[in-house]
Amino acid sequence: MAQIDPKNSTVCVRHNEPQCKNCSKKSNNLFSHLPQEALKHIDESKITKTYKKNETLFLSGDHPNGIYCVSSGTVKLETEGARGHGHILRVVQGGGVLGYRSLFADEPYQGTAIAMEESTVCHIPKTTFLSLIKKFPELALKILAYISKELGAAKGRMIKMTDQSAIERIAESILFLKDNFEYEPWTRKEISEWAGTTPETVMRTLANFEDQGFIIQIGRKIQIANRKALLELANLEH
Amino acid sequence: MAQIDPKNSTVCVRHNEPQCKNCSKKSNNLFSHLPQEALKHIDESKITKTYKKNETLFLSGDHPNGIYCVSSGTVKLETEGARGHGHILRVVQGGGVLGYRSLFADEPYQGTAIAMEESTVCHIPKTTFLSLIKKFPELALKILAYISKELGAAKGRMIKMTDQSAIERIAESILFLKDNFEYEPWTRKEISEWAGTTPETVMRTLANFEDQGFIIQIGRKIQIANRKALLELANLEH
DNA sequence: CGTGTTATTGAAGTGTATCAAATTGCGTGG
DNA sequence: CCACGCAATTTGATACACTTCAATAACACG
Repeated sequence: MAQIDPKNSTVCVRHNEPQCKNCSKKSNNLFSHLPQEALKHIDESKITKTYKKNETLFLSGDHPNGIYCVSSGTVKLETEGARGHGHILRVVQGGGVLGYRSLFADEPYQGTAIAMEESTVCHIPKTTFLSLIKKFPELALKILAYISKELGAAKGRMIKMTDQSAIERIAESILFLKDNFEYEPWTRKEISEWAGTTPETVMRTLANFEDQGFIIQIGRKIQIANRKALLELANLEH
Repeated sequence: MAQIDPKNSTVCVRHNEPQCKNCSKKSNNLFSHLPQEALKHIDESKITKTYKKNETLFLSGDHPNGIYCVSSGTVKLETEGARGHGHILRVVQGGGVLGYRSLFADEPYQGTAIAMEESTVCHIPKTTFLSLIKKFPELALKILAYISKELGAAKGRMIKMTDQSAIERIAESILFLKDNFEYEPWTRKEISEWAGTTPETVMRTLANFEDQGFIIQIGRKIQIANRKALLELANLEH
């Protein structure tokens, strides 16, 4: 049953492809309250692919024709600012969705989606997704809640980008990234792209944190040693 | 017929209060494709108030129990960063809605809504609004499009806050504010709160723009004299 | 095993915030 | 309608946090 398309560098659907009912059990999944028949409907129309590390799901500027649902692995959504600085907008793991904002806004993708590790991702066609929303108003409300929370977070981040110092943003970033993606080996560059600063500043700040006993660096790994101090820094402090 | 409630500094409902069918004709209004009966349903359950200049509709931290729809006037949504710096998150005029994000996310308001001039605003109860969404899936999709565009704009602004210089953000800000709210007498402070900088930097930058012939300042008013130059600055430039 | 990316350290420059003080202008109340 | 008071504007001086550029070292990946 497994088909390999040599022109496309992705591994195609296998006979044991992920089923929506499994993803729907994951916490905070959009589809968790849909009836079985609806999940089966998605199963039938979706396309599942496994992406290798650093492979892209879609590019900034592409036009959406469906949404992506991450079954396993980790996918980051990143974009490039005017001066060539990268920015990580979101990081999505199992059960999370991707690409819905552009779909609803009817705009091209704002960022490029890249698998940070081998990841299996389902693509649900636009027509299937929209008809589900029309059929199940609770789904619409759930998506609205999902997007609304993300909008709140985006506005909060925006304010922090101007109000907080680089040190504060870095403190908050390593806490956030460690808390939500514990086993992800974040590079200094990626931390800077999340915190909105440069790798050099991250470097020096981390060294500074280590001197103060806030963290322990083992090679490239970071261990939180004094969460309270970092939290204080992140929330405010001179 | 006009009633004044001395305890509440707002002018209360008049017999000629605004009707939804009028607002629905305004461009980009959320309710523009709803049937007449639905609009009448909103008319019956909404509460209309006229706010004086600088009066607040709701405070940051308040809990939403409906959405606000601006009938006339201008309302700004602002918030205060950790270090006391104000930020203007949105500006809403006739036909626009306010407070829906917090409602859907089930979170307290993220900002304080303030009338920038005498403004008439309708408040639609949560129950009415949610039942409408469940009844009219197209409304849900329209709101999704609305929020999605706002989310895109918020992310874009976030990136610009870190990537662009203060000069570039100010150039972009005065273009945006002039284009969208031509007759609003923006103060230097408000411009700084939109651009994410300080009033002093706005001052000096505007003086600089005037020296270069990009704008003309007449008292506190700003006239765009060289749109192209400002656009170039805003989009990129060293 | 090589090659390109990431990490690391150093030095230098500067864009902006910050603080202070004077002036103007607007809104409010008398 | 005028006068008052407070907020916004304006200008100057200062400081420093951060970016930028550069060059080497260490690592990861094919």
